[in-house]
Amino acid sequence: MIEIYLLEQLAAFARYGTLSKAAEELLISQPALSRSMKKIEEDLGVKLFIRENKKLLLNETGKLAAQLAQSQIDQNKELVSRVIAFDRSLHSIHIGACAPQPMAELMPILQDHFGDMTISSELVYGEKLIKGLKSGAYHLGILREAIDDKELFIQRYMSESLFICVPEGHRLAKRESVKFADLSGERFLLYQHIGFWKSVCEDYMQDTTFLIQPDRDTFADLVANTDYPAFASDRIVSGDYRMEGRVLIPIDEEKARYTFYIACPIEDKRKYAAFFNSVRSEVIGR
Amino acid sequence: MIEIYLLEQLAAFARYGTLSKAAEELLISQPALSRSMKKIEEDLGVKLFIRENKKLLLNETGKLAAQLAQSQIDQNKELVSRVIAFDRSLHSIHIGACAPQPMAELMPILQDHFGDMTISSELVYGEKLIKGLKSGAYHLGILREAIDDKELFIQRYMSESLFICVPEGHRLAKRESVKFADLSGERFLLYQHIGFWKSVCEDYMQDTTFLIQPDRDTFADLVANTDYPAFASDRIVSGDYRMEGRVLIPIDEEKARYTFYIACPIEDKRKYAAFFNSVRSEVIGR
DNA sequence: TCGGATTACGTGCACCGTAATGATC
DNA sequence: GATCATTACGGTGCACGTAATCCGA
Repeated sequence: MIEIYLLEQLAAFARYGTLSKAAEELLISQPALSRSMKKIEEDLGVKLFIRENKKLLLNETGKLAAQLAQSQIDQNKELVSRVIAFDRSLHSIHIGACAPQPMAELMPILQDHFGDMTISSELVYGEKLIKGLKSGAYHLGILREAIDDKELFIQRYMSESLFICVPEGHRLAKRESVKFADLSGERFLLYQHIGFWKSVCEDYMQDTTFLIQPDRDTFADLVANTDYPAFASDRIVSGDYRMEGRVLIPIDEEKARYTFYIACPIEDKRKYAAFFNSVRSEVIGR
Repeated sequence: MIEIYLLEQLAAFARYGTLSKAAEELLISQPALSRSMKKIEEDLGVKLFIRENKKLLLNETGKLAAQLAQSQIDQNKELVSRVIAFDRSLHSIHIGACAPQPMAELMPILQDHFGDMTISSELVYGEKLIKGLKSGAYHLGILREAIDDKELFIQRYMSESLFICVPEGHRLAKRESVKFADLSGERFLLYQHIGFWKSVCEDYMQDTTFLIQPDRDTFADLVANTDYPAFASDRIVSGDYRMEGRVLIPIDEEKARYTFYIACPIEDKRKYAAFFNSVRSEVIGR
């Protein structure tokens, strides 16, 4: 058995060609490296170098050894990263959410239940979310429909309705409610990371132009300082949300209101039972 | 990077289940192993064990780590053996010979030329020998025919003729020479390791029974102490070979005389040039 | 009381760095 | 003189063993 540090030194010598250069890269002294190379030969019981004219060169066996050493080093590094990744996976919950708002509201409950774990989320919807839940890519999911699937446990969570948010002087500002068709020809500010709502916009408001903003701050700035209309939701409005100089108008469309469901692989149902119960009571309690 | 000795200790603990047992197997003390396990956790920055009731158990991450450790150990061992095997291959000449006698006579010349190398030989003939020469399985070959092959360099070497060796009282003892047919019905002692000669016996003396001897000493003993006929060759007879109470009679058949050739892959021709020249002059010199 | 894990403590060796030497360009 | 490998020598960190302690069956 040859220790890794020796293999690393051999591989470094093979890469850099001279002891001096390799020693410098390895942050050890030249004599130390010289001795290590002797030790490897000793340990293997095989000549690895051609020593001539005070030059040190790898012979054919040495080249093979250096190559195998490098692959051993790579595998050692992979061992470390795999173990760490596995450990992390045991201490994290990754959630696939179809929209940001229900995810944001779930966060405090998750932290209550899994305070010692890392909670991360990803905006994803449709088939990719379902597959990810089944494959384990997501531990939990926030769906926008109660699909019937034997592999998944699903529970009703909350609803969200879409509003428009227009300046007081806007042509629609006095309306009680609007339809998608009313927005034709308008130019709407749209924050990019809104999950499936983006597809709703694209599918049902094809005659509306969207000014897509990838940056959250820029988006907020534009809403505050321009007259472009934008969207909002009842989950934000219902709080103490207020916006100077703008009015909120509900969208009267079936596709502007969604009920969300939380889901997990059926085999994890027990593991998350307490959490699911908390969600039920908290949401009912509103 | 985790040193191999730590991985080995982890794998041993995983195998034996307790520190005490594993330490005993590893020939180190229990406290040393205890510390090493702590160090691995420290180095990886990850919990690998469940410590409860003074028992030490691997957790899921630990089981993964131990498994990966074992595979790393296996690969380290393979590295060592591959390097050693490669080195040996550089310092050895392996010869595929179709018969033992020409091989034996080649040995002194080989040792003259390649004194620092390990010379080994294997009895093999026909297609397997040709393929082995081309694939590098044999560095040199002793063939019984001068095949025409662009990949091989071939040079005439020596000839050998088959004799029978019968007791003075044998029915054939007074003959000048014999034919294969004369041996019909006889029971011949036959040493097993005679290369292609075995196939000659089987192909051209189908009515002769062969008492095949896998052991050299037993064979010699039987020749010396029984009246069974056996074979001999002019290469042995020509020396000061004598056998009490037996006579040697040449076999007058085309298939009882072969000319041997030595061969190597064409790309090695230069490497063995001096040796090939020695063979030519020595054999001519006889 | 025994078997097994951990803690405490002292030790030796293996690896290291500095310095000097040898050797080639 | 510059560069590079090796040898010599002295230091030190680290993994080890012994001994003691703790804990549960």
